[in-house]
Amino acid sequence: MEGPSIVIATEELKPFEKQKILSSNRENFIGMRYIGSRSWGKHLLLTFSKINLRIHFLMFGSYRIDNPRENRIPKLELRFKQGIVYFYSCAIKEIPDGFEEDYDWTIDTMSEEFSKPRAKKVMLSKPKSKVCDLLMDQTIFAGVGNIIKNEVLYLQKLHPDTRIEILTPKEISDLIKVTIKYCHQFYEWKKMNVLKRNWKIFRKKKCPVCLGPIIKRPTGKLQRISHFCLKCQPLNYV
DNA sequence: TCCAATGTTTCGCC
DNA sequence: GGGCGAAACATTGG
Repeated sequence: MEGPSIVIATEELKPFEKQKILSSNRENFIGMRYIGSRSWGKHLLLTFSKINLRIHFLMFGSYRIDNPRENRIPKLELRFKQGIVYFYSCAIKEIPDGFEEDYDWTIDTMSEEFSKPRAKKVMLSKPKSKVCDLLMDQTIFAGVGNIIKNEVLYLQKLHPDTRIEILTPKEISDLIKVTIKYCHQFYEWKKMNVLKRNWKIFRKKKCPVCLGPIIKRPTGKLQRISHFCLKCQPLNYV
């Protein structure tokens, strides 16, 4: 689950704010109140009256409200007066009061505080790194996942293996700008249930522009799968 | 039916 | 101590 989806989760949990937990599969939550949530990158940060949680959905995690998954045991289940929230296959960690101070909000791609100059500075300090790795770097672009990476590189006509050192400062600024814009676009599309139909390259077979084949292979240090069109995203150097 | 994959952390080795 | 790769974890849509 990528950053924009976590923002949507915080919104879907809004109706339960200030509500008391009537029952839970975790005894200690019973009787507590859910205070609210916020997101940082791919972290869903939940505040309760006596505890704070960080939920990370990793690759397979999900949450449901009111309609549980069949034959699945939730990692956490919270029943309120007007609904039940279920969290599946996620990493749940308790975090201390005042955790907000531990998070750098200028790194969170969905935050208004995101600092493009900071991202640029960090990228320029890693000239040998490849764009595919830096876009996925959660200490630069918290919340960007593999879908956003692929779509942004396609929009910018950048080959995933492009090294930072061959980009002009303007190209780096544009890459950052488009990444942040796409994160918000992803959020809008997901809310409207039209996200998948708007993918241009991710899990596609043909390039929507030149109709050429889309290459699908692991790239960079991270070796995460990249989808790209060699004709539209050429690698212009060795 | 099989298997890659919207991801991160930890561990051991050099 | 840093960097790296492997492994662990865990699920399901295509």
